[in-house]
Amino acid sequence: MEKTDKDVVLRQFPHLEQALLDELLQQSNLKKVEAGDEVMRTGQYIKYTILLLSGLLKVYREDDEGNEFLIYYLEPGNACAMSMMCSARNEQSQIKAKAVTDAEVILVPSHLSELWLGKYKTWHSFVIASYRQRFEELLQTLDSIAFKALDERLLFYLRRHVKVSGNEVRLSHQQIADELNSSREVISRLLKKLEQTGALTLHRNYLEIHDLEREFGS
Amino acid sequence: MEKTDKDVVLRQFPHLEQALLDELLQQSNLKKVEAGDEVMRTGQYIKYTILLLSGLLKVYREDDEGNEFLIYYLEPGNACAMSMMCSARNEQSQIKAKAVTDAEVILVPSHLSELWLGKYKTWHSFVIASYRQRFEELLQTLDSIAFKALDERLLFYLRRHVKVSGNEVRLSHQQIADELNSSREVISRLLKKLEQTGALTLHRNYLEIHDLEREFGS
DNA sequence: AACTCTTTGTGACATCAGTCACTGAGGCGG
DNA sequence: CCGCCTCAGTGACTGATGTCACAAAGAGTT
Repeated sequence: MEKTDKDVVLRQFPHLEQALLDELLQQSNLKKVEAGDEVMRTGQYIKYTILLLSGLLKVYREDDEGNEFLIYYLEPGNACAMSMMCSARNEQSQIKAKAVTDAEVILVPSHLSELWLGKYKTWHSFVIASYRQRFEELLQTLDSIAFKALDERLLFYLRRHVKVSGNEVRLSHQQIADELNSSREVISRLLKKLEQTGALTLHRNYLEIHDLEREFGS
Repeated sequence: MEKTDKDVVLRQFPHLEQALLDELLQQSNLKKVEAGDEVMRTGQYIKYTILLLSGLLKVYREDDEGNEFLIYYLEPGNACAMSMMCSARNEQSQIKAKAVTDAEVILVPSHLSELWLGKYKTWHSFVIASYRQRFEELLQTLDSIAFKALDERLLFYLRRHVKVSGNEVRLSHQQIADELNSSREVISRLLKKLEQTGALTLHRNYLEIHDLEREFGS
């Protein structure tokens, strides 16, 4: 890696100890990906742990028929817990990660990641913390699917999207439908309802979010 | 703990190093619970990591209205990943664990569990492995809810149940419905359909499973 | 302007799942 | 045997969601 990248790494992962950062900089690959690129594909063998330096990634689950839905977002400073787990077991990825914006990732070869668990206390804490955080998000996602009707799931989805990318939601209805594993028409209707309550304004190719926190009565 | 318990512990957790087992035996509580007891309640503050010595536990997610559904089973030798995570952050439990059969658990106080992560390599590996395993099961559960209709979810549920407790599924339709967050009538109808295909036989208060692996065409 | 592509809106309809109301079957205690 | 309880079966209905068909609107291209 080059010198300028070094600063970026240091800024995003301040909790990692110096010796580890040095090794990270020497032994790992920095990779730039463009918006829309797939960082990880379903069925691929994962040989790296993925650390996100900049940009935004979406992590999906995908089934046999190509249906998908969003599990969570990864922001800079996050590690992809799934890649850690798959790479550790040398297993096929059961998920898919896609760059929402242009992004930079660090690919840490699995054997190093495993080695570091014993070698660097801060790495090991980081891995545990990542697992915990992702576990919780996964549980929340599970909740929303298991207990909530589609209208609430849509709210949950939009809130999460707003949290990572602001009040302009630059998605078509079709994209939203895909990520909720629903259909466009249904999403269109629900969005229209939300517009009527004043929660957002519909535009072509994007939504303008005003307020998603209110309770939207029947 | 007493001497006889010691053997049980050693047998269930052969991967843990001796020094750790010694400390485990000295500092932790062995607790016996009866079938039906709640080992962990939603909203409770978790101060222990739970290790299962014998018996079978069910781990549920529960929402505000008391709806619940099954996330996974814990078998002897397993740790409850949720309890690890909650106790680590001193957070309220977002889940519920119930004993299916009489069971014995070891309660490891959180501060010890955290301490051991640094102190014992085998503990730390064990914790990581537990997270990974649970993560995968959680993903499978998520899949079944997100992509599958109720009939397939029922199959998924029954298969899992058979795996941990054999071909006699001693559950009422109501109980199954609860764990799938559905309703009794619907489950009854689906079970009847499965009976007609020869997959199982219905009895009062239990099901006799013959073969759940076939594809059951429309 | 005419064309074309994508996105969004909308009504009609089908299906799955949940709910309600009721029946009947099995088991248990008096 | 009778009453009572839980569990299971069933038909009718409802509502949410998905599907189909088609219309309309926006935006870029020629």
